[in-house]
Amino acid sequence: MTKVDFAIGEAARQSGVKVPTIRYYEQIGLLPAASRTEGNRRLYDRRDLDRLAFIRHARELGFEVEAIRTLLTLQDNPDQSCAAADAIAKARLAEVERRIASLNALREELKRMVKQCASGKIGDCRVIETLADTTHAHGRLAEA
Amino acid sequence: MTKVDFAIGEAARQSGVKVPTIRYYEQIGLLPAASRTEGNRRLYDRRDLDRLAFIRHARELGFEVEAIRTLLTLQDNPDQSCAAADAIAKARLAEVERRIASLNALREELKRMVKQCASGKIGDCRVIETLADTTHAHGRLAEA
DNA sequence: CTACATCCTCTAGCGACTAGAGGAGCAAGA
DNA sequence: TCTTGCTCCTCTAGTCGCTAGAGGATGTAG
Repeated sequence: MTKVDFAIGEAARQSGVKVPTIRYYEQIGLLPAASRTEGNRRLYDRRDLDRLAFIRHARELGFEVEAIRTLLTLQDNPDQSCAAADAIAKARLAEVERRIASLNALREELKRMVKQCASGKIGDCRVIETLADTTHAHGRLAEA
Repeated sequence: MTKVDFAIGEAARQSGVKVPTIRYYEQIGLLPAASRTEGNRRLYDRRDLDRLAFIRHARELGFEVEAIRTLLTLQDNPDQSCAAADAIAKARLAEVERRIASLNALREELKRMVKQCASGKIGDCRVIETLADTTHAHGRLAEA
């Protein structure tokens, strides 16, 4: 086996994860501590790149770091049941669907606001009026 | 005019904004510094409650604090054009629509993952495999 | 007078990074 | 060999919008 190693910058380029983020992942134990050169620079091999790609993809799908930590542990133990992985993915799916529903409601209200704005004076502005409208139930805050 | 004042706890109950959050809003200048009793307790009147409700509603719609600061300034100057308010609302709408599109894509991928999972061993798990799949372009990370 | 609720200020923590300071290592050209 | 300029190192602090907790003052009901 030819052991091919990369510097952190090259690993970042290949994986699409930024250099400081890679160091951060090492710090929080998502990535094993990289081996080092004599000059104290981190070295990465293909397995590390695979792991980074895994993490990046999972982050893109919105999995939290703790969920990814579990998924990585599962990946490292291929003989276990994948029920746990399935549960994590299902929970994430449910979360995404809740977010979509919530954002669709926001979208409708924003559309109404914007549509009714006559772009005149603030005093008559529907955007401001809608926000000032106190006839709203106390709901939960929408993230992002 | 009977000037009716509330303690912070009552203001929180009426506005649906938590006590520490009200203090936080004062600290960052979103709310004017409340008047105080002799015993140094904050006092709120109806105008403050209106302002709090405005902020809460705007936060529910996902406006950032800086945007709300601008919207509040606009509200305080009813003679200005509401073009700025309109622009802020439109930007937020566009953002929400981008998020929805992005979440819909995530939803599809998660659904595929979950559907293909045979709930057997990790070694054959589609969830893990999908995440490990390196044939992905480098896209942007999805928040939340 | 004694509980107890509510209030005060201040500091630190959350998640997942990101930015910047201040310095060391390293490869290539003059 | 020297120097330029890039990459790398560690460490600390900042981002956003709160939230939690410590430690103490004030207010109110029985």
